[in-house]
Amino acid sequence: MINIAKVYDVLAKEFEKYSAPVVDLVEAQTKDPFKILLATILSARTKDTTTSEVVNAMFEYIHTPEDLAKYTREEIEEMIYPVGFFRNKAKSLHKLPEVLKNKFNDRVPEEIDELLELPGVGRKTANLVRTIAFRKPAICVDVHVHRISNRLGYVQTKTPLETEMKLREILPEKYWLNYNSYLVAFGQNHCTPRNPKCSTCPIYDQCERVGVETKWIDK
DNA sequence: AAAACGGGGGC
DNA sequence: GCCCCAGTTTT
Repeated sequence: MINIAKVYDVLAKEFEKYSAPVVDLVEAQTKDPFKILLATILSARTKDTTTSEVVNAMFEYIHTPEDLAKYTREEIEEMIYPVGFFRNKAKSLHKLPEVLKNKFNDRVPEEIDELLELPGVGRKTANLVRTIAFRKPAICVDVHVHRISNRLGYVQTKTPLETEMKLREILPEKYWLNYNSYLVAFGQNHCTPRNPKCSTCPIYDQCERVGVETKWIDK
C-alpha cells in the first residue's frame, strides 16, 4: 500500500533541488491574477524559459484586460510567437477581455467552473490559476502528474480528469497546494516519460511499479 | 476518441 | 536529427 504522506515528505525535502517552473515564473513577476492568467495560458506545453521571455515583454505594455483588448489577433500572434501553438493561444487571448468583461466584470474568477468558461483555459490551467493566483487548494493534472500517479500505483486511470477525481479522493487536502509542483519536478528530474532514473529515485521504495512496462501510460 | 495546433531548447 | 514541453480546441 502506498504511503502518500511519506512520498510527499520525501519529495518536499528533495524539492529545493528542483524548481517549480510556472509558479516561480509568475510569482517572481506578479501577484496580479490577470497577469497570472495570461502567463498560465501561454505556458501550456511550452518551456518555462520561453514563456518567461514572452510574458516579460507583454507585461511592458499589458497590465489589464483593457490593455489586451487594444490589440488585434494578428498583433497578439506576433507578440507571443515564440511560444508553441501561438495561433490558438492568440485566438484565446484576443477573446479573453470580452469574456472577462461580459461574464466576470473584468475580474479573474476563482472557481474552477468559472475559470473553465475562459478561452484557452482547460482543467489543468483552471486549477493552476486557482492555486497560484488565489492560493486555493487544487489538483492540476498534467502529463507528469497523470503518468507518475499511475506509475507509482496511486491510481489506474485513462484520462487526466479521472486522475484528478481519484487524487481528490485519496490525497488529503492539505497536500494539494504543493503536490503538483513536487510531482512535476519529480517527473522532470527522475520519473521521466522514457527511461525513468529508477536507480537514483528518492521514493524508490514507495513505488509499486519499478521496472514495469509503462507504455500504456506514456503513449 | 482522435486530430490539430508548434516554436524552442536539450542532447 | 530526435524528443519533449505543468494542454486546449476542434472534428
